[in-house]
Amino acid sequence: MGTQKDISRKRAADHLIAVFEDQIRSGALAEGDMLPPEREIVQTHGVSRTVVREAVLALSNKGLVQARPRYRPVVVKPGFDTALTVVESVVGQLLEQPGGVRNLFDLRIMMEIALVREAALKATKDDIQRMKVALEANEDAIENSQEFFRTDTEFHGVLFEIPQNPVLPAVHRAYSTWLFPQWSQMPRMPQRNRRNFEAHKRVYEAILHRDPDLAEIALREHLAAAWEQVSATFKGL
Amino acid sequence: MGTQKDISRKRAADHLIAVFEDQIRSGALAEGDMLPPEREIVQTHGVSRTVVREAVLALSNKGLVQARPRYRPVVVKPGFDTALTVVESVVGQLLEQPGGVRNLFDLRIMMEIALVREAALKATKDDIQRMKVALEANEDAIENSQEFFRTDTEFHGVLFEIPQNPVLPAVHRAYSTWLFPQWSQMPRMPQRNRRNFEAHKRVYEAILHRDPDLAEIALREHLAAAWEQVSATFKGL
DNA sequence: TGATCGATTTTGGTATGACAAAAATTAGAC
DNA sequence: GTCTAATTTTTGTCATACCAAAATCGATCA
Repeated sequence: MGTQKDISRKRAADHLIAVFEDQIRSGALAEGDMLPPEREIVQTHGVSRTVVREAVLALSNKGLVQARPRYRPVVVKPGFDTALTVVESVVGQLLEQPGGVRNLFDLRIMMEIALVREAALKATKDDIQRMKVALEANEDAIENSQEFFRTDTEFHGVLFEIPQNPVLPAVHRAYSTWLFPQWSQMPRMPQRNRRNFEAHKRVYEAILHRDPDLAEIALREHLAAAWEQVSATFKGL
Repeated sequence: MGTQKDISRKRAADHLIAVFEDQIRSGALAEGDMLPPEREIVQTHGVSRTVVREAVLALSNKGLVQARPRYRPVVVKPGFDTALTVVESVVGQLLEQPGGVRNLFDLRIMMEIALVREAALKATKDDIQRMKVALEANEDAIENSQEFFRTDTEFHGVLFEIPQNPVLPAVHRAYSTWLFPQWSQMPRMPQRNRRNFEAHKRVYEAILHRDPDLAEIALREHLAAAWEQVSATFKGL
């Protein structure tokens, strides 16, 4: 756990990192501002350019600044999205090891069940309207697998927006990004699309009837079938 | 140097990072192995030490190697825990902005509700036994607030272990770490401990009776009360 | 023989200077 | 005022050097 009790006498870059983190946190460096040029930081903080570059790189890797190759680093206010993009490489490794996809998919099932239950209890008229729109778009795209995939993702995305918690849409975007390679390579026949659409419709109607248990059952069946489709395409996940 | 290294217009360090990522993924660099000395990497890859250090630092920030200040970087097999520790700094910022704690706490409520429902449906005898043990330890610690906090966390931790998904315990550990500052600063009176223990007991018994709805209600009340305790201590979260 | 302690070598952390290439800025032409 | 070319900044990279801490080795001693 705690590997950082040693703050004072260690790396100089860590101090610089802390300084910039504070400046960002306090707003001295606002979102969109550019970091000072490296040589200026060298002057103002009395360290070498090596240290400055290490600090800036670390900030970049932490997602606190956005540093395109030849450009000045720009301060970004960390949102829940950045938190999830930072772990991208690690997740990539996890997905490639046996059971990795399954574990993340199971977690998604669990979360989404919670979401539909909550939706069945607390969805507003506006929420239901948004679901309806997404559902109709999904139906219209049954013949176009590419478009169906998009509207499918969007329909599920509405569920993540209902609790009004900004973490959830970020989680959904992260999931969509991470699992996209698996899904996009799957063959998508119209009849399969139709089955998925019907499942979406059942979930929607269960929410409409304010029946959490039914919504859970419908979603569980839907995602179980979806998993079948995935694992039938990719053996040995 | 004649080896055709596709001179990317990008940064040279990125190439090195990719090389090491591949070596870790393929197992050429196994868990626990140390990276070669920087000067050796300079020789074998024909780049400057600056680039090597940048690459190693990036790998460290990604959580693929563990680099203590003066020691050789050690390869670590990325687990779900590392994925969550990587985002530590970002989460720290998020927790300090208004509503940040509330958003994460709400998410925790949602997840844990899903967990107790699932536990009520599918907990094994062994799971229930582990809950019982944790619960008894919790009861024994009512007079000792420090110990009560530990056993409290542990009881909830059991819930995260029941679905047998390695992501969940990692999530729980991350939550415990992130929210620890808030909780540890709270005054913890024995009577309050007792109330929390009683809540734990109700959750346990609902699971014992295989009643997901009751378990949900019990947990919801428990966490709502817990939030009251937190927000009463810290205004304006 | 084996363990302990000290000297030597290795290695990471930092500083400095230099240079090419790309970006940012300015000057100039229209 | 706008577009373009020349100039200046700035980043990316390299090379070298030095210090301090860690790792290694070796001699001493029980």
